[in-house]
Amino acid sequence: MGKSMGMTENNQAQAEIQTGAGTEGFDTLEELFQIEEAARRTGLTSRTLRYYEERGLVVPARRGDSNYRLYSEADIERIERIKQLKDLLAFSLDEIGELLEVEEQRVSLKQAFKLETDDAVKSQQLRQAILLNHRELTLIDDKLQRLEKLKQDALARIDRHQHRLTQLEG
Amino acid sequence: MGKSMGMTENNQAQAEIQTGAGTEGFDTLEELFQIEEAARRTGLTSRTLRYYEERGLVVPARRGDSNYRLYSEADIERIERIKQLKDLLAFSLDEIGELLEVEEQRVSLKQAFKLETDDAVKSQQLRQAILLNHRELTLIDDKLQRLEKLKQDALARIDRHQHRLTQLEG
DNA sequence: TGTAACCTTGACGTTTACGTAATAGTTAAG
DNA sequence: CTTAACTATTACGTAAACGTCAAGGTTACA
Repeated sequence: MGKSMGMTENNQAQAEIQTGAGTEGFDTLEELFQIEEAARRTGLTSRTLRYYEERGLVVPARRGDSNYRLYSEADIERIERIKQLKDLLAFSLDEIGELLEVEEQRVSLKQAFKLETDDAVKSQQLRQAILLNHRELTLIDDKLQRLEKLKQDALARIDRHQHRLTQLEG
Repeated sequence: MGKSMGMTENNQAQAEIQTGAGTEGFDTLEELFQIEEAARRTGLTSRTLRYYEERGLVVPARRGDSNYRLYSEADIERIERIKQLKDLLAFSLDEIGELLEVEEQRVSLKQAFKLETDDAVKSQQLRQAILLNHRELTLIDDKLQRLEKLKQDALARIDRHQHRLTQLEG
């Protein structure tokens, strides 16, 4: 039946070696996944992934020689993030795009941070990153509070009924 | 300019007198609102309200002699509930319909409860109502927990940055 | 070498949740 | 009685978020 499962063949995966690798070894030789595999891992469909790319939400790390889309682990994580934000926060893809843009800024900030030597600049970058995170947090917190109120309402109703019940049964 | 504001004219509002009124007077002579007024009160559009009726989500209390839709306070509350569930929980109108159906059951249970004289039956009804509320609560709680996790993630990131910042600045 | 199972880019279809007329009846005010 | 401002139903339009072919290239395996 054609290609066997778990095959990560033509992914020679020589991701451009990042100048200045992390502490735990080289981050080269990253695993890459074709679209169906990426879809499987995220619980979405390939169509959806192509649509997200079309919308500019998730552009796969690179294309193979055959022009196949190749998604990195980071891409997968990003897709899962989109799912979360969509399911949990009732955001439109546009809104999610804005939020992810914020995260993207955070990531590039992180990169710039590594290369930066001037402590004053580094501090400023960190401050910026913290600001972005706070903005995200505010959005989440807002939803949380309103949800909490809904919960309290439901709890109150349960309490009232429970009370009547004990009155009835003694 | 035609009709002046605040007019609640042709609403003779003789709501079918409920056999067995509440404790604080007659609940007859309920206020009723035309569609634009209902829309204004809920922050939606008349089109949306008609659409909700079409979907079977909110059927106005009754129609006037002119066939105008007349919404009751209860209708307004229901509409606001729909808004909440839609905005906060990212539910589709279908899902909201199910949830509201649950609430409806609760309400009719409440009615039946008033008319019921057999204590055993009343107890059973209360138990049923509590069950319904719990089901609703579970849905909300589920969302809450996932949202909490999102929040913790954001908080963790902030902490990490904050830590680096203090390290840098001493 | 064939064929199954992937992948590509269109492109049209569909559902949801309304917006936006068009046409016509109703009501309050002057 | 006219007119302005509501209302009704019907119906076509739309943006978002995909589903679903169609026509063709690619890859792994027998």
